This record gives sequence, C-alpha cells and structure tokens, in this order.
Amino acid sequence: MKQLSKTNNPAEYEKKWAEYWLENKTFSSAPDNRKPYSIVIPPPNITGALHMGHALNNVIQDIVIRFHKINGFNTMWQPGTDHGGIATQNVVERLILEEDGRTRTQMGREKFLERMEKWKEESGGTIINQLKMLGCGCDWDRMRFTMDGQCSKAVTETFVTLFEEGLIYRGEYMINFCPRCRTALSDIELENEPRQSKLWHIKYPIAGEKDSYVTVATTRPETMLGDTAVAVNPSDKRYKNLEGKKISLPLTGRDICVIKDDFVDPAFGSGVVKVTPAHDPNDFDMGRRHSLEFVKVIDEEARMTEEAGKFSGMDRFECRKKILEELEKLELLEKTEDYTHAPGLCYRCSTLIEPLISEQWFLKMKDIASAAIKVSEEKKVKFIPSIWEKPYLNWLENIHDWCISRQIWWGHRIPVYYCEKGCGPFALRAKPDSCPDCGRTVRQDEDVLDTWFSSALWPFSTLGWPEETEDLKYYYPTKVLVTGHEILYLWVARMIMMGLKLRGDIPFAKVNIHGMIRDEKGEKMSKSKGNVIDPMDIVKEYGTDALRFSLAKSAVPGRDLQLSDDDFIAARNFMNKLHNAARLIIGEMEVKDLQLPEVADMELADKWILSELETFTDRVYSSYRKFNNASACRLIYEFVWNYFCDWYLELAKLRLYSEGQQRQTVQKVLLFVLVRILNLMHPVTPFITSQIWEYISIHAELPGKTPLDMNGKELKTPDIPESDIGAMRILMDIISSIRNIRGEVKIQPAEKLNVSVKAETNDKELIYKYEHYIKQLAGVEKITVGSEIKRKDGDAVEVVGKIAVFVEISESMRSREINRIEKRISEINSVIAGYKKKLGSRDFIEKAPEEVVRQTRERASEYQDELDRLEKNIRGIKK
RNA sequence: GGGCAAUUAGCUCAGAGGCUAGAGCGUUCGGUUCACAUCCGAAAGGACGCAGGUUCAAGUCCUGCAUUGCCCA
Repeated sequence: MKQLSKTNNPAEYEKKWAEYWLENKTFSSAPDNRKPYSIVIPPPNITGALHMGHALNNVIQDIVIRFHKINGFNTMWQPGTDHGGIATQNVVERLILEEDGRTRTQMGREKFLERMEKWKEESGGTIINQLKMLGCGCDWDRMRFTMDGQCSKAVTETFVTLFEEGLIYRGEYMINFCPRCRTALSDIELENEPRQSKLWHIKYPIAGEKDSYVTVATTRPETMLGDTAVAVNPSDKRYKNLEGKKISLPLTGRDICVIKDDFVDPAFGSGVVKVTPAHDPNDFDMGRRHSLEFVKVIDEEARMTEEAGKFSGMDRFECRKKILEELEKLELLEKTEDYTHAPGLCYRCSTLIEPLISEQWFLKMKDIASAAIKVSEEKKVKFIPSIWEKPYLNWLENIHDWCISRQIWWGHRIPVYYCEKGCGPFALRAKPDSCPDCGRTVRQDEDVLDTWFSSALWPFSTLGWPEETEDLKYYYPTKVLVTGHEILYLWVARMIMMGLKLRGDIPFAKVNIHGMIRDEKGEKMSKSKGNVIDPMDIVKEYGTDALRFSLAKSAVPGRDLQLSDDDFIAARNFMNKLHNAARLIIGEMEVKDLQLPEVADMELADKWILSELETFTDRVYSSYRKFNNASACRLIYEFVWNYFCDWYLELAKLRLYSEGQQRQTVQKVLLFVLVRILNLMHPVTPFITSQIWEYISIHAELPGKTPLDMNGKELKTPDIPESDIGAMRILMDIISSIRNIRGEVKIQPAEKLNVSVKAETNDKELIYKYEHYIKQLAGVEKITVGSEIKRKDGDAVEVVGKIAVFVEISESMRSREINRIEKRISEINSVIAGYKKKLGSRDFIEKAPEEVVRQTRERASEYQDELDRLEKNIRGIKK
C-alpha cells in the first residue's frame, strides 16, 4: 500500500497538477446548454512580475471559478494582458537608453515599436506564466492582448462609432502633462502626495503708484511670468480701491489687470491671487470667464518658453530659483512660509505634473455616465461590499470629459486622418488611400489612445465584439468582476459605461472589490519602500496552497490585508494537518467506495461528525456564495482542525485499530468526511486536495476524477436526531472537564486517572456505553458511574450540567484543586449575579421574546446547580 | 474643505441585537501516545477608543468627539 510521506511536501506535486490542468484543458469552455459562469481577468500589464496584489486578485477569481465549476456551471475565465501604455513604454525607453544610449525620438517611431513588440514577446508572458503556476483556472486558449487584432478592431470600431455620434471631439483645453512621459494624462491619472514646500508672498507693484503694491501668495513663483491678472473676491472690502487699476508685473515689464471673481478665497494669503490662465486649471477657468490673455511660459519639456524673456530655456525649477533671487534683490519678496500641499504627480513616474493648454481628443461623458448611474441605482450592477457604490456614483455624477489622447507611441493609434490640404478630420475604420473629399494624400493622427480606452472594452472585445459571436451571446454579460478599489474609476466605471453604450447591457452583474495588501506594519507595499513580498518566494518556502489559503483567509470583504510570515506559517501548518489526517485515513483504508454505513450501525461520534459536517458545509457554501472567502476559510479551518482532527479522528482510532465490523464502519465515515472536506477546500487549495484525492483513488473508487469533477454536497448525509448530538456534547464536556482538572492540578499526561461520575438514568447509560471515549481522550483508567455515587474525600470535582465528575487526586494536589474550585466559584457567582439582575427586571420578563426568557431561566438554574455542587464539594476537600 | 472606513487580548484579526465576547500567533505550565513537535493537553490574558442616546437587552443600531487610514476637491 502506497504511503503518504510524513510531512506534506508541496514541491513534489504542485508542478504536476498545474501542468495537468493545462494539458487536460480542464478549464476550457465552449457555449453549451449548461448555465454559463463567466468572468474576465483584470488584464495584468505586460511589464514586470507578479506581486501580492495580483496573487490575491487572481486567487479570489480562481476560487470563484472552481467553486462554480464544482457546482455544475459552465465556467469561463477570460485571461489576457494589457499593453499598459505609458508604463510599458517607459520600461522599454529605459531599456534602449541602457542598451545603446538612444532615446525613442532618436530611434524613430517605427523602429521603437518593433523593439517594443520584441520586448513584449520576450517578457510579456511573465505574469501569465506565474498565474498558471498558481493554478489559475483560466481558459488559456482564449488568451487575449489589448493590442491584438481582435481587441484593436474593437477599439477602432468604438472610436469611429463614438466619433460619428459626435461624442468624441478635439479641443484645446488645460490638461495634465507629464514632462517626463511627455504626454497628456486624464484627470484621474494623477496621484497626490503631500509635500513639504514653501508659500512665497510676492509684492506686485500697483502701476503708476509709488511704493504701493499688493501681495500675492504662490507655491509656484515661476508661473508669475505667465500672469495676466490678479484677482480678488468681489465681496472683499479691503480691495475696493484696486478697481480699475493696473498691476505692474515684476520682471516682465507687462501691466496686468485686476479682476473680481468668486473663486478667490479672501482668507487665503492676502486675499489677492495671481492668475496664470495657461498654467493652472482654476486660473484657466477664470481666464475664460474674464477673457484674459493666455500666456504659455512653460513648455512640454517643462522648460521656460520664449515668452519667459530672459528666463527662456531654463528648467522650471531652475527658473524658480532665479526668479526668487531676483525678487529678493528687488525687495519684492515679502516673506516665505513653510507650506504643505499635495500637487499632482504622474501615476506612472511620480513626476510633478505641469498643467498645460494643448489640443487633445476628448470623449463626452455626461450621457454615457448617466446610464452607468442608472444601472447601479437599479442594482443591475451590485458592488460587494456595497460601500463602494457611493464613491462610484459620486464620481459619475461629477464626471469630466475624458481626455483620451496620449502623446506616446505604444498603444492604439487614433484612427483619425487628415488631408494635407486641410480636409477632415476623418475617423475611419481603415486607413484610406487618399482623402475621401479631395483625393490628396492623408496622414494619420500622431497620438495614441489612453490605455484605459481599450481596457474599457475588455469584457466584450475579448468575446469577439463588434461581431455578434456565439461567445458574446452566451458569456455576456459576465457574472462578476473581481478587482481592487484603486481602479474603480480608471477601469470599472468605464467598463460599465462602454458596455452599456456599445453593447446595450452591463458588462458584469457584480463587482467584488477586495482590499489592498499591506505589510505587517500596515504599510502599502512598494518597491521604493523595499517591503514587497514576492509571492513566488512564499510559494517556494511554504507552497502554493499555503499562499492561496493565507491570502483567502485574510481577505475579509472591504478590508485591506496585512500579511506577515505568521500567516503563511499558519497556513502551511494547516496544509500539513490535512495531509496527515489523510495519511492516517488512507493508511488504514480498506473500503472501496463512498458508501456511508447505515445509521443503525453508527456510533455516536459518527453521527455527530456527520451532523457537524452538514452544518459546516452549509455555512461554507453560503460564505462562498457571498464572496466571503475569508469566512469560508476560517470555517473550514475550524472544522478540519478542531472538530475532525481533534475529536473525531482521535475517537476513530479506537475502532480503526481494532478488528471487526466497526472497523469498516468507521473507515466509511472517515472517507466520506475526508472527501467532503477535499471538496469544500478545493477552490482555495486545489493542489493538496487534488493530490490527496489521487491517493484515495488508488484504494477506492470515487465518483469524480478530481475534487473538481464532483459536488461533495450531492453526497447525502443522513438525518441525525438532535438528541444524539446533545449526547455527544455531554461526553465531550466530561472529557474536557477531566482534562481541565488534569491540567490545572498538574497531573502528568501519562498518569492514568480513576474517575467516578454521578449521573441520572439516561446519562448513566450514555456514559456506560461510551466510557471508552472518555478513557481514550482523557487518559482514564477506570470509570464508575451511578446515581448514588458520592464524592470520596479529596476528589477533584467538575460539574457538567446535571452530571458531577469526580477525579481521584493525591494528597499533594489538594491545595491546587481548592484554588481551582474557588476561582471557578467566584466566576460563576458573577455570572449568576448577571442573570439575577436580568431575570429580576419586569421589563425583560414582559418584553423579551418568550424563548429568550425561557433560555435565560434555564441557564441561570444550571449555573445555580453547578454553584451548589461546587460549594458542597469544596467543603469536603477542605476538611 | 467634503466623504468613507477603522478603533475588540501583547500582536494580527473574526464576530447573525440575546450562551460566560472568539481564533491564530505570542506568553506560561505539562507532554518521546503507533497521522502530524509544521504536533498534543491545559492556562493566563478584555471597563470591545471616549461620551451620550435608542432598546427588555448594545462590541453589534443612532449622534457627537478623539485617533488613524483611504478617497474626492
């Protein structure tokens, strides 16, 4: 008989199973007459490697998929990768700079894109391969890439459709420009990080008046060169006198006007603000309201323009220094304060954003957004947990038009063409040979689309849209999207909007939003902090299942996860526990199939564990259905360790190591429970459960080839009378009592005890019948049971309901026993006091439900009984 | 400035208005038992952030406050 090893060794079998699922195409799916259960992966960027966030996100999805597959759904998990626009281009730009010292502009667009393709081929599959090793049950034959032919077609179709409807337009607006990435960013691609900075108070002389000036405060003195006004709040009485006057802008020789605008906060600085319409979003709006001049003094490379006069060509920070020096010399710098503010940073490279005016492509969002608001309000799309609904709605209600053009090369080139003569722009599904209007040569728009433009189409572009494919009909809408909250706006909301707009239906019915991974100190994991845990290191050290289990167990809905080594160790130990339980069961196994014995042949423990199994199964199922994997994991852990192993296996040994009919009976129950456990655990820990399943299959025939191929819940457990469960609990309580005495009074575990039990008829029979349980688990030599049993002098005592347990102890242990009982008595006294107070309240008796009152009375009297017995007995010991 | 969340054992966290508020780790005591020392048995450890309120009954619901974190402007 093949034996399992003494400790679980995941490295020995994990690779085998990962490959098994791939080679057997276990998770391939095609439309059929079963109910579909489809999800789409949040496509990871082709840059970089798997981090804990990916691991968590994908483990959750795999749990969902495996759970539903076990339950008979036709599951389809759409895998793929995202081209990752700016992020990916940055990586390759750095690479070519290292390789041969060239920038992308030196290299040229065509050559650069070739290099990008090559790089994508070489390293683009890293994360996907790691996901395969984690056991992720994607339909790998359906692998997509946001820039492949299929997805690109969807992008073009979308752009042209929206353009034709007039929803996409080109315009000159203030956008966020990253001078390092050299591209526009949408307003949600910024990050704000508080920075220690200064607030400079600068004196602006009033034109034509000697020694008369106003003071403006700014965090960006270099933009003053582009000021075209100063503004005050119309209600600010202090500055009534400025009306009609001009300000002589220092360092430029220009005179600028004074405007009144409600935007100005009279409490900020002096109440006068400088207005730089070309370099600040708020000033831009003011500039428009007051028809101010827009003077661009900083360019796309963050250098000062010609307009900056003698500062022209300087870097923006260098210019700031120079300007401050000069103002100082002119005695125009009134004061400098420390100031903390949170300027916008590029979410890809953390460079300080430069607000610039430029011509970009925008998508009108208002109407599209209102449809997305409606489906959430009508609960057609549900957020889990629901707290995310409000931020989602709030964002949509205040939505801005989406700047979709990017000045980079890696991405979907905007399908817009211009005629050399000036016809157009034309948005077209295919590049025209010549201008549709005049026949001259055309050129394509230089810009590419925002990465998120293509990912917004992901749930249907992957299924063949714009073609009306069978896949699309069968799998769309998908059932649930599993993702983190950091891309709620960037991605989730946009998918819903695009799904509704282009497909006329929601892309998914539910959005399961999980937390973020933090380290043991609660800090965000980041490369710069150096506190990242590489999931692959954890896999190597503890095994994939341990990684998966600890992630799933920590992922309480709506909360961030804090992970430390302890979590992985605990999960590893649990896997080992399961392994060893299986080892015990399989090692002794003679039964050939999954048939439970007749209830009449079962012992009490058998009935008890089957009943508990049923209860736990229901609770685990309900947790899985609510996407509460953490709860499912905790329940499984509790059942396997504290019920099955600690109690049932220990009791099972009695029959397992004996001869006769009962040896078969207990083996049948053991196998049944084990198989159900494997089924319940499989979604979280697919490797070890498959491995154990395989070992079982050597000896016995199971209804499925792996835990995935059968639904353990369909194996019916018999109905067990409540009284049997109660009886088992009494026995367990007696055992715990004896163990408690042993531990507290410090009797060596090896020392066998003599116990006498005072019990009435029914209980007496129960204890007689199952005295071997007590002997086995409490280390008891001899038990005497009777209704007339009297405590012998010096015996230790415990009370279990109506039963009193007496344990013979030696003279030297008496004082410990007295302490123990006295402590217990004072404990019970305070409990009883609580009950008395409750039961003494007329309100409680009258208003609480009858059932609660009855229960409370019962418990109170039980405690009173226990107290009485203990008090009676302690006198005997003290004698 | 607005919003949201969190605050429970030394640590990390669970917790269906109603059993004496739980687990894991850590701590203490005891264990070479034929599945497992990655283990077994026992114990200690808690005004559930503060102050009010609702309720027969509040860790749980409501209000305010404090601290921390996140999102939005």
